Amino acid sequence: MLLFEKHGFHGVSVNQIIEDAGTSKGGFYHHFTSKDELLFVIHDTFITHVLEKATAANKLYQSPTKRLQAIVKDFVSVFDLYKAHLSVFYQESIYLKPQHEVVVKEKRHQFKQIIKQAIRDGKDSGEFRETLSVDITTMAILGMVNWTYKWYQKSGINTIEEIGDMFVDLILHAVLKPDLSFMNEELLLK
Amino acid sequence: MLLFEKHGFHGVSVNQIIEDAGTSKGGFYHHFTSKDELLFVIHDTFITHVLEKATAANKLYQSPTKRLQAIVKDFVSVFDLYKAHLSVFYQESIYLKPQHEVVVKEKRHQFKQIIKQAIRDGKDSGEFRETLSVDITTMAILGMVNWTYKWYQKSGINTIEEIGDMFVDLILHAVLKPDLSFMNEELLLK
DNA sequence: TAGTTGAGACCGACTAGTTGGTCCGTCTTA
DNA sequence: TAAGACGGACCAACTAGTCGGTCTCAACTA
Repeated sequence: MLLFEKHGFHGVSVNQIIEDAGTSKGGFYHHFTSKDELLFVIHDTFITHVLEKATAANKLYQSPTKRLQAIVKDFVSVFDLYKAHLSVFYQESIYLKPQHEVVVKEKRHQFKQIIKQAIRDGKDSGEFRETLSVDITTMAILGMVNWTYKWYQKSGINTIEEIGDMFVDLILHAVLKPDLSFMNEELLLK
Repeated sequence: MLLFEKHGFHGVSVNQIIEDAGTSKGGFYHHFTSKDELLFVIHDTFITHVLEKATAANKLYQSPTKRLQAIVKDFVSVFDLYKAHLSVFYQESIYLKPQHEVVVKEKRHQFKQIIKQAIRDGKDSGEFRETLSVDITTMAILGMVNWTYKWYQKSGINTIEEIGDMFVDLILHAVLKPDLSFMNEELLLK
């Protein structure tokens, strides 16, 4: 699993996988029908977990601001648990077989929709600025958060919790109406 | 070149490359010592171009706000020209050979420093909020902008120019002191 | 001007090595 | 005792890379 993070899915052969896992060719192909299926399993366990978290956060809060904050913080928290899955998820998804791809794509789409809806609701309720494009803002937030997998290290200066708080601070400053930000002071930094 | 974007560097064999390029094995290996060198060339032409643009923008503007705006807009503009390079650059850099990796890493580092410096200067000059972490803010901006390669399509609703403007709008709202944003109205949306 | 030459551009059959995947046998456990 | 978990020798397919050869064309001669 750690091998994938370092060398990528294509950089690790099935022989290396079984050696690292202390099993055999037969054992591997007893559990997976192909290497591609392993790729899918990695994708699916990750996105399923993320989607569940986001759905829960989505139901818990009414306010779009708090919802957005909770979604981002929940998502960022998976970086500690699923570091290796993340690399695979973002780098190797082009190698998914079509039948697997549709499943992953659908769940990924749902996750995106949850964020989109939060932005849309925020605009409708008057909390967020009206000039925001729902689509671009969503992708900007996703990008900012997703990209973390490229540089985040558990042993780094900031904990993932701190990073999450700073992200929320940046995002809320970017989307909230300036004159309304005092209402959400507890979500902003300092 | 378009093949890489769709199938990834490992998903395209040398045979496919030469077929697509209308050349031969001999021809290919006359120009490149290995497939790895091609990978490096793609990386290098891209990052060199980006770095030059950023360095130019950096020198042109004194104000950190305008500098940041120019760097982001310049960077985003390469998405139209270097779409395929981008996918390779972000997805396949783990497969670079060590001697190539150091070269790319160094240039990438320089680019990051330029953004970092702009954030730092912005804080020092009092234009940007003091609670900002220079490192995290830099990575947040980079992430937001870099991620664009995953979803941007030339045929999409928004042009890359429009997307760049929205990014700048989001970023400036996120980093500028709220009471000072009226000074940069021409850089914000609407 | 016509002929010669030679260096670099390019070709493609070939190879050695590696890959994902198979298949039959054995071991474990209920 | 039998069904599923696992082992590992084996294989066909494909991979990046090689190498002796041909082609092209500019520079040089006579």
